[in-house]
Amino acid sequence: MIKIDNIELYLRDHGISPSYQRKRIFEYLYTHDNHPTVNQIYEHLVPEIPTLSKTTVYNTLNKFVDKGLVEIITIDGNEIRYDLYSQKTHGHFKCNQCKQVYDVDIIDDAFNSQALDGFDIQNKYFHFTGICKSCKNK
Amino acid sequence: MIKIDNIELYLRDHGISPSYQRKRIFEYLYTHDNHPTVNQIYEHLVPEIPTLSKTTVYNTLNKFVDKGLVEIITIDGNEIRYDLYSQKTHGHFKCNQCKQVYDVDIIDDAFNSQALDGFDIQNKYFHFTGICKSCKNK
DNA sequence: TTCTCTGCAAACGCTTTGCACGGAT
DNA sequence: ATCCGTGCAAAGCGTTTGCAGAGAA
Repeated sequence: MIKIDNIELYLRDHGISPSYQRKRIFEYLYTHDNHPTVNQIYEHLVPEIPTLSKTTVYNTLNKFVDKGLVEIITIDGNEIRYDLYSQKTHGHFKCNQCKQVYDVDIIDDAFNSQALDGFDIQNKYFHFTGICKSCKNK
Repeated sequence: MIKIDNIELYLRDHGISPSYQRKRIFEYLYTHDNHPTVNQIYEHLVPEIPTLSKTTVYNTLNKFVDKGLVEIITIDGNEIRYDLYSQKTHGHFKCNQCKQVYDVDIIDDAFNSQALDGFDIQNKYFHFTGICKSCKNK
């Protein structure tokens, strides 16, 4: 997990001019680890930024992805979620009950499958579904 | 990889009445290991079944998924692909160049991450992207 | 001024739904 | 006669595009 002191500077350093909307959207991603959908971000911010449009959320997230700040996660089909980019290989667990998405540490070495000899691997995605600890204990 | 002698019987055994379209769609999945999209199946079959509609391809695949014969793969967002259900844990590699999807053997044990202690895992998905061996050697 | 960002409205593409016809039982 | 599968047409939904106005540089 990256630590960022100043979002404005951080965006600027990555070639993104830090408009109010962009800062707030980035801040949302930085302060939540829920791997949100566009809609979740939009619904969270609209009460405070009534003029916000989903177009802006889409535009902003696409820009973040372009600049490598954010990556797209697709666990189920159809549902696109966003996550701050992390150097560290990790996976995601989605609870079928509460729908929440958790980060999962992955021991990267475990995956040098001989089946992939000769392939250039650029990205690895590990997704799990099931019932999370807190739903199970209810 | 399952071996099926008689598709008609196989479908019937799984509670699916074996119409001509359903047999042909299943046959496509069985004889190709390309993890096709709806469109790929449709385009392949339309020349031989000119009256075929995409609705039927969708309906049929959804039925196959319901009955557990087929599973959905989503590597990239937006793009839904279909794969014959296999008991064996495996992953998928998608080549960013030729767009083909390959099966990857996975050593299942390697993934009992302690980070998932207390979680009930129902499904595991392993996805890789990059450049495949044959594109690399061109 | 010029360039960029926002956000409305419309377009787009994939998937699902409604429905009527035809075939199977 | 009833039930089920097909496939056209339309609806639905998430995402992208076109564009004009506002704001920043």
